[in-house]
Order: sequence, then structure tokens, then C-alpha cells
Amino acid sequence: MTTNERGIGWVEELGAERASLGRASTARRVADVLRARITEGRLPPGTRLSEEDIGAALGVSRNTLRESFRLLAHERLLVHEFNRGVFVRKLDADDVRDLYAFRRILECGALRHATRTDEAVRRTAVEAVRRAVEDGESSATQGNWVDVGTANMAFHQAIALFAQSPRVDEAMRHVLAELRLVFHVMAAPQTFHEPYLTDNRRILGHLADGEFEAAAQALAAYLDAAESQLVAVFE
Amino acid sequence: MTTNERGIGWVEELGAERASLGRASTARRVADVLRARITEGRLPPGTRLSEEDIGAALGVSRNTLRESFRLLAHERLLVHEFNRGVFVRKLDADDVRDLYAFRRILECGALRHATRTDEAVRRTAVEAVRRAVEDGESSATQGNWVDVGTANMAFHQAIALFAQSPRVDEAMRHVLAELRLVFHVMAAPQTFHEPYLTDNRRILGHLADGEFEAAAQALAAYLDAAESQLVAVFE
DNA sequence: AATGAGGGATTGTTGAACAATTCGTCAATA
DNA sequence: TATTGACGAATTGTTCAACAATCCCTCATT
Repeated sequence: MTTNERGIGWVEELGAERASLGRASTARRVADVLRARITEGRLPPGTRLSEEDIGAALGVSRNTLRESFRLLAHERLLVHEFNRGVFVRKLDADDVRDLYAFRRILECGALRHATRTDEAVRRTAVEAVRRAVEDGESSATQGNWVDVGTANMAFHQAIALFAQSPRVDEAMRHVLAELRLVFHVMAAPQTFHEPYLTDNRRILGHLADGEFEAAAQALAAYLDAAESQLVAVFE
Repeated sequence: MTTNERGIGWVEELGAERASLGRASTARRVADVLRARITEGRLPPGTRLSEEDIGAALGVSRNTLRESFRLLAHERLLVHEFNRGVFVRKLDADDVRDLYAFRRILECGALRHATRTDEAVRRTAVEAVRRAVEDGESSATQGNWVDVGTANMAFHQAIALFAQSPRVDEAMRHVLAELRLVFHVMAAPQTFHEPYLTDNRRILGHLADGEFEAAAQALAAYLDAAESQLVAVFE
């Protein structure tokens, strides 16, 4: 290895691309396909996924397919019942309450951590939040409700950035993926997120001003409202 | 199904034992064996786990063993490198910082949630904390440092109960399991937890008095101290 | 209506096989 | 000497076929 005396850095930067060029295992690619199907609302909750059928349809062996199932089961998108098979996760009111309890802790915790966050990281986080808010607003004016939903997801994922913690990021990703399962059981999932755009805008204002405690409280109120709205659907 | 008119309840209670009597899959049992080996500090971080060797040693097929590896990889106890195999997780200083960032959010978040927690749940949580503190103290007087460590783990797991959230519980379990990997690289892992017994006792006092904000701040200070102590070992 | 005995279908697990990839070795080269 | 490239052994990735274990539905029995 030629330790390049001062052409420093650019070799290390290549490491960042390692994941993208990555040979993904077959199991992971299959999981990607199924994950998309599930989070997009096809494959309704409760659907049983037959090893033989899906394996044949996707052209992979049962063993490899079972590996994919494990990946998705760990993300809680599938549930694995011993000797019975895997099913698309079906959530109930308690799950919704738990998901929002977890979100309150993660997201508000991230914002309360913001005072300790590195200046640079904090700035990029604020920008990510701003971008999500603006994307949501412009999508709303175009009546593109699907994009409003994804922008809202991006908003909360950006909130998690203030924790400056990869594990918080990942936990947030998993929670939001699970929540997609919830949205699909609603009557009008398309317009669910629209009313919260103004909340997002207000929270962004707090963040831009460095008023993280105010932002956390506004966020908590938002989460309480969204939770009770969703729980009402499930009971 | 005979809906027993008023012998109510005891049938449902049986459901709690379902997990214990549960037929566990071979993969899960194998994972249990390996998990114990890893968290107890045998199988040092970085060790490569050969599919053939371990499969032969435990008497399971490669396919089943690979399933066990996936389980443990999801718990972050193993890392899976494509086409290279699985290795016992090796943590660095950044991992330690991240783990403690996550813990601060989870544990302090749980305590700040306590004011909203159901009275009954809160009481049992306080009792669980008290039990962990007393177990730790009695183990310390007997010089049983291993039990002091497990009692300390139980203490923090009990803290998570205040969140009243299964997902927080599970996240906490995973974090603590990962942290076990950290403790083993220290010079004297046995006595690491002992100085924190007094902190635990003080925090318990706050919780018993219902002063959750004070408890959260004491806990945050505890976590900061433990983090810097551990990070120092890794750098 | 509850119980119990088939029987078909599906999952759990195994073992073997082959392809793809990594890694160490060693010779060739500048 | 240090770098490069080729070769080969060992390991993982994936598939396939088979059998055991289990679930679930049906039907006969009581």
C-alpha cells in the first residue's frame, strides 16, 4: 500500500461508495423487492407469503427466500410464526400507541440533544428539515399527496439527524417503515399528512432559531395529535 | 371454546407462558448458544465463525447455522461480510459514543415519559429498579462482581420500563447486549460497575419520590461519566 | 356441539453439489 | 526490493432434492 505522502484523503473517500458498488446478496435484493411491495400497500397486512410460490415467482431457492424473510421480519414488516409461515405484519391500536411512544422518545430526544450537537451537523440537519418542508409544501400545491407523504417521512427522518447517532437514524427508519403499514389501512391515506404541513413549517422555524425546546414541545403536540387520529381508526 | 362465565382471567394468563414452552427453532437455539458465548466474553471480538467448523461442532447443517448467524447479525453481535464470513463484532470509540448517545435518548426519554405513565406500571417499574439496586449492593458486599454487572444491566433495563413501550424495551435489550462486547475489552471489567452503585441508589431515590426530572438529570450525568471512562479505553 | 382420527399441504432441517469469491503463495517483472 | 499477476486451496453463496415435523381442514363419531 503506497501511503501517498500528501495526496491525502481522496482514497479514503472512496470508502463511502463501497456500499453502492456493493455486490448485494440475492437475499437482500429479494428483500428489497418485497419491502417495496409491502410499504406501497400491495400485499395487504395479514397476507401469508408462501415460500414455494414466491420462490418460484422470483426464481430463487427456498433457502435464499427464507433468508429474505428473516431480514424483513427483523424490520417488523413480516411476522414469522413457527411452522406456519410468514405474514405481512398486521398492526393494531396498541402497536400504533407504541410506535408513537417510541417516536416521541426518539424525535424529541434528538431535538433535546441538539444543544450538544456539532455546529456543522446541526446546520445540515436544519437544511434537511427545510428541504423536507419545502418539498412537502410544493407537492401539496400540486395536489401530489403521495409525495406529501414521503416528504413528511423525510421531515421526521431529518429530525432524527439532530441526535447525531447512526443508531437513532436506523431506529427512526424502521419506525417510519412500520408506520407505512398503518397508513394503508386508513380510508384516505393520501391526505393524512397534509394538515401537518403547517406544524412542520412552525417546527422548522423553531429549529432555525435555535429554540430546540420549543421545537420539541411542538413536535410532541404534533405526535399526540397524529397518534389519536390514527388510534381512532383502529378502534 | 367455553367462555367460562366468571372463572375469568386464568386462561388468558396461560398465554404468558407460551413463549417458554414454545418450540424454539433449531436456528434460535443455536443462536442462544452463540449469544451466550459472545456476551460472556469467550469468542473475542474479531473472531471469525467458520460455517463448517461450527456447524459440525453443534451438529447442525450449514443452512440452519447461517440462519442463526443472521439472527445474531441483526442484534449486532456479529457482522456479516459478504463472501468473507461472519465475525464477532468489534466496536470502536465511535460505537461507544453512539451507544451512549442512544442510551441517553432512550433512558432519559423513558424517565421524562414517566409523568404520563400509568400508575400501576410506574409502581412496578420503581420496584424493578429497587430490586436491581438491592441485588447490586448485596452482590458487591459479597465481592461478586459478575453479579454486580448483571444487576447494573437490570437496573437500566428497568429504567426503560417507564417508557411503557415494548419497542423501547427491546431497543434497550439490544443496546445492553452490544455494550457487553465493550466491557470485555477493558482491563478490569469485573469492577467497572461497582462505583456506579451509589448513583443507582440516588436515582432510585428520585424515582421513589416521583422526581423524574431530577432522576433523568442524574442518569444523564451517570451516562456521560461512564461514556468518557469507556471511550478512554478505546483511544 | 365437542372430540378425535385421517390426510394433504406447508414449513423445518438436512446433505450434497456447484458457482463465485477471497486469500495466500510464488514466480515474473521493472 | 517492491509491485504485479497468475495459480490454487479454502470458504462462502446459492440451488436442489429429500424427508421429518407440524398445521389445518375435513369428516366421522359420540
